[in-house]
Amino acid sequence: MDLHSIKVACSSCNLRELCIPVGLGAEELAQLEQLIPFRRRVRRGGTLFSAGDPFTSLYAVRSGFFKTCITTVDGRDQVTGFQMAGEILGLDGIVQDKHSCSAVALEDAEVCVLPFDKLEQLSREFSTLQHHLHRIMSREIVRDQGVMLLLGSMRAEERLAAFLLNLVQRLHARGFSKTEMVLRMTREEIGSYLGMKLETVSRTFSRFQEDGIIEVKQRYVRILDADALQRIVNHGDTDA
Amino acid sequence: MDLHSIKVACSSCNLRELCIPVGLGAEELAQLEQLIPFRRRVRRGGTLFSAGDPFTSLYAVRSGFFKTCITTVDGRDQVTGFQMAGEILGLDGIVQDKHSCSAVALEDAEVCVLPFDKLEQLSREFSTLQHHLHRIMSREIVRDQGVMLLLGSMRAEERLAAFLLNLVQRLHARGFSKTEMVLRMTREEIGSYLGMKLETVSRTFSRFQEDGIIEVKQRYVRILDADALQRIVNHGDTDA
DNA sequence: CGGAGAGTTGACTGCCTTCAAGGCACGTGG
DNA sequence: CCACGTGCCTTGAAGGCAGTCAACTCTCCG
Repeated sequence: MDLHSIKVACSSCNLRELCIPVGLGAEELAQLEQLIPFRRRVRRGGTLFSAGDPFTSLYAVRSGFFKTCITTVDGRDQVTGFQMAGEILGLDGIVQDKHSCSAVALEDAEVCVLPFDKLEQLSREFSTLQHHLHRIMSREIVRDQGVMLLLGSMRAEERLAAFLLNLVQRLHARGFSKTEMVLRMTREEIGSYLGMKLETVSRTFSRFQEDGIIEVKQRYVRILDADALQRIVNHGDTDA
Repeated sequence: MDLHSIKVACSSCNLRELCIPVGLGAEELAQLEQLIPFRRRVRRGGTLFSAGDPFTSLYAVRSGFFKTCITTVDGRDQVTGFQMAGEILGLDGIVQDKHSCSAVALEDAEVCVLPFDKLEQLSREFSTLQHHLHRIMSREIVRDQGVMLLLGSMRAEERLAAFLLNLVQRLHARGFSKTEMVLRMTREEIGSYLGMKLETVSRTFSRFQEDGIIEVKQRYVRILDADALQRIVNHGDTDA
């Protein structure tokens, strides 16, 4: 394991508006900083945790990019999400004291380790933190339900359009461009997340490009007509 | 609203092994009972809460059967889950202080109302309750990820087989038959949940019946060969 | 008895998958 | 510096699974 014993200062972290600290007071923040013993680096391709690993901590992504995926006994495999800076990993592990999915870094990454027992202890003292933790878990539930909607009732074009808009919006909230991005994941991983085959992902990218909605070159994507993408999501009305 | 002011005794509830009380001590249980002000009845077809309603409470199903569904602005609609006795509704509402989905009773139902602020307050006092609440939220996240796997990587037969096994297993845990059940939802609702059309649901039921795996008559379903169903889930190896 | 909602079944269409071949980008080593 | 290998991506052709449209049946209940 690749650990740092450097103490992390949430109060001076540039992610404090996106991460756990949102809305916490000064004293709570100070306490929160106490409980974070270290950061952990994960190299590209490395796993932060694997399905079955004992659950001890939540992880806040500080930098880098992750995917989470589940594998079934019969070899079925599915990406359940992509996580970027400020997002929380590991909530799946609480219920059974072991992780039910694996978290893999898609690029070199760094996470803050939040020992869960200490987080619970602290959230018994500070109701703001407690409520915040509950909100984070609830947000994950709502997010998952959105994915269920996407997988259950959208067609390929709609899924990919929704995916691109979601990704660029999250990147924008982190100070990146509203229209350009470099994808960290392969077509296959996108397909796994969206419930389609990599060829279909590729073809759909090409169709969007033909229609002048986006510009694609391998991992690079530029959104030329965000409204058109949004219209595609909103019931596949492809007319301009 | 159809309310009871009758106090509920968790300690004498026949669902205590399935519901919130699991694993709580006597004192915690006593406190928990204090916070439940009333039960609420919902008639078949009635809504416990609708998307957009202010969030105040979680609900523990005491009797009856619910579906939760989300509706998008463009009219897309999807069932995100079915809930039976002992299961918790409303976790989606925490993050935005309003519900993001609607809960509809599929048969006359009764729920215990758990005001969330009081639940948080109590869980600051009792770490067992606190951890239990976290487990319930984590369980929901893991459940949703299972549905994502189903929707993203299974074919129609596999989805329905997984659905039937899941349903009968949950009913069995509540003392019902391991092989027989009466569905509370329509083909359309099953289809919406499983990401398929009602005709496909119906056809798949018929095929299972032809294959001697189940017996179906409208809402009544009897599982004749649970192993065959399990094999279908495990990668569609339809051979016996 | 009649109407309405729910479910079944058939025929046809179409979207996505499958299978296959080829192209592009990048890193390594001669 | 360029050849070569590898992983990733693109594109084409053909086929299958589920969707669509439509007709009919069943069940329940007023």
